[in-house]
Amino acid sequence: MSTGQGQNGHGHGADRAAWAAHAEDALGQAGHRAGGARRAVVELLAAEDCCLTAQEIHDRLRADGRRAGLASVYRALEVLTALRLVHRLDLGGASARYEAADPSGEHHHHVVCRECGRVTPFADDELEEALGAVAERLSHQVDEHDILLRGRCADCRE
Amino acid sequence: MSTGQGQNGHGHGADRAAWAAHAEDALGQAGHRAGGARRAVVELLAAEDCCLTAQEIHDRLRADGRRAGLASVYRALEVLTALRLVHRLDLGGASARYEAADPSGEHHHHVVCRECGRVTPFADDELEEALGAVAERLSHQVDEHDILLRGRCADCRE
DNA sequence: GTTCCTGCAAAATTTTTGCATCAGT
DNA sequence: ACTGATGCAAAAATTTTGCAGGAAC
Repeated sequence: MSTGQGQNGHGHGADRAAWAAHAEDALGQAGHRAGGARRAVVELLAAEDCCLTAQEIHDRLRADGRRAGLASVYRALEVLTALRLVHRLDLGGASARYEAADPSGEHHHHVVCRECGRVTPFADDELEEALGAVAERLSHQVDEHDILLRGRCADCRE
Repeated sequence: MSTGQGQNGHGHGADRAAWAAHAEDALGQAGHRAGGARRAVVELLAAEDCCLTAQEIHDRLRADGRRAGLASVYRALEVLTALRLVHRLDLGGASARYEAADPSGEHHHHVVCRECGRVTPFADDELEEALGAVAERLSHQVDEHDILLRGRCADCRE
């Protein structure tokens, strides 16, 4: 088959723990201090399979007992995104979504159900190849891409 | 070559005029009346090559002497998007962008310069093929897709 | 001890909605 | 005439910023 992750975007637990460590490390290298709110965001994103909104992150942290101000969540995401440790996506909803960005470059894309709004990750090597070829022929120095598919999911099609 | 539109997304003038007529028609069929603001939005989008924000549409209409309230622009875009006459995209900026959607399904995608923010359209048939293949193997009934590339444009790379 | 981080509240933006009025059919 | 479309202003929702206090180094 053509994908390294199958149809869902689950990373192995080990990868995610590694990502968290890598992120903490990169933050340190970039001259940032280790505060509680940012660490909480990193740990939450490490534990999460797919993208979350800032509000969702905030809510889950509260639910987990760690509380972090929503502004701090936004600030943490801003720094993490700038360092390319986190990927920010706009799936057309009201809020932006964020997910851990694997330093190896391995990544997935998303299908959004037009009816229920559910977001499902997928990966496909041939698609990546085609994207690479396109990037070649453009005059831009392309270093990132987002693919977003829309349609009705199996459940909503019944 | 692999694209029907080359590297830029210019439609021929005739296509665009046809789109405007088609849109007016579809609006009528959907039971909408022909008001001034909505017609102005349709005509502006028909004349435009690539995506615009609601605010940009509003500003250009003012500049052209046709004035339409910003709320009416949003409402027009909402209706047009629901009828699939206009495509709404989130390129990561603060505002959503809108562009005419060709009923033939012919469409283009976008590269955004990380530095200057300029949006450039492109099209690629092999990419479309790969996307079609992905859509096949997913359990979703995919009916739309957006591709967004990011990187530095030739000008910003100098 | 200095400087960054955090949280709260206020502000800035973008988009939506209420309502009175105008225009299209 | 009836009903949808429009414009303005107000509201809602999301994200950013100012500032005082606390934490990290």
